Amino acid sequence: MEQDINSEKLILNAAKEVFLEKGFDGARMQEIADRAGINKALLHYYFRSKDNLFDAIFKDAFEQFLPRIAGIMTTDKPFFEKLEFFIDTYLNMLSENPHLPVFVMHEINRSPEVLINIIRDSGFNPEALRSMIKKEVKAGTINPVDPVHLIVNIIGMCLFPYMGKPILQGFIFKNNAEDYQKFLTERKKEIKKFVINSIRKKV
Amino acid sequence: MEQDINSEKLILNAAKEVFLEKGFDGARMQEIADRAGINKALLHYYFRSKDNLFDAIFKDAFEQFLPRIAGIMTTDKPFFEKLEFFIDTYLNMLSENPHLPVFVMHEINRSPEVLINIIRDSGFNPEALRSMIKKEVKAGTINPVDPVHLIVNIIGMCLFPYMGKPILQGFIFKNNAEDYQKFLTERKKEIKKFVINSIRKKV
DNA sequence: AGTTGGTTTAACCAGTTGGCAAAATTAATA
DNA sequence: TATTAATTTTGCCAACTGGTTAAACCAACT
Repeated sequence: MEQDINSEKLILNAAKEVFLEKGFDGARMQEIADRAGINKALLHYYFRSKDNLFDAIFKDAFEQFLPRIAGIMTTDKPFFEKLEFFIDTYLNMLSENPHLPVFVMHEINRSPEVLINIIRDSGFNPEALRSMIKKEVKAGTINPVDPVHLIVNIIGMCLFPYMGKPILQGFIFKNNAEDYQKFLTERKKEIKKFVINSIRKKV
Repeated sequence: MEQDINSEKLILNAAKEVFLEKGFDGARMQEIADRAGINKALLHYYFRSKDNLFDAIFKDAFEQFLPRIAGIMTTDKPFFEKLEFFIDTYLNMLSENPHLPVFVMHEINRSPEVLINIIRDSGFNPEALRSMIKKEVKAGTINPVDPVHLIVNIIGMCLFPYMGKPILQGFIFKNNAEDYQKFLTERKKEIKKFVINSIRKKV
């Protein structure tokens, strides 16, 4: 069986839930303890302070937030396949963690210096993406574009549907949750179509 | 002269600053009072509670956050001009209120029901945008696109550069504030180019 | 059974924070 | 000037919250 659930993991799971929902300032140690089904003092036994616990969650969340590009870059698949894989992967991650973007950006905004230090060595290398796109421009696969702008365009189009869920669902879809969900599933092909239409070189 | 600064306005200005920076949970009534240069009790004299004060700020912020489309729609300018004007206007607003998007989305996320009620009648009509885009598709000006996806694409590309400032400045631009600023100014033409490239009908 | 070490809990504390009541000050009106 | 009303401040409090301490519990080993 070994259903010997370990307390540290219980705490981390509950803490991630609460912090992502409420943010650091809105989160309560008591609520984290309750959701983990343990005593509040145990939080301080495993993690010394609220800040410590938060840092663990934030570091983890931020690494999840950064696009995982290493795996895609190394393959020798054609560029547009890489692009589609990138969009698929990122949207899947967001579907599983819809609160992630707002959480990361709100917290990093609250105290940039401190949090930037926590994530300094997150092993994200934008230079690789940059040079890949430049190569494709040179090869004539795609129109000349600034790589950074292209990346920001794509990320922006992926993030907003999730970050703006209450706004979109409430204003555009008249509180119809199904319509919103359908919209999310359409997103994959829509973003791909939109991007490829924009950058693919016409003959 | 009439520099008879009225206290209510002083409070509202300070409150907007603090709430946008720290969010509801992170904001302190004392700090708002300090920034307004008045006594804390005066906050409760003009606005009964922290919630009341926040609601006033949030309602205002949300209306600012929604794209102002009424003025654009009524003109008889060609579609692409309207589009460019829309992007210019929205990016200008964001330059003046860079904290707005994260603030609105974090707070609306914290308690959707309550805040949705506050902004119920904000006079934003997505249907007008929708039908305008449909008309252009029918007229053959642009490729067939789902209007909602197009709008979400554009808004997403506008928002992310501002919401992700610390991330972009820290990771992409190696903490070079000038490079980030230059990037922001480039955004206008880059978004326009990207969108128009994607949807303009080729002959 | 007794001992030892790690784990969990109950009880409590000190600092903070939103909010209030009453006094004090200023402005307006008679 | 006297009086009334509006605005501002001082001083305070009750509730909440992160954190601590000491006791209780529990498994493993002797």
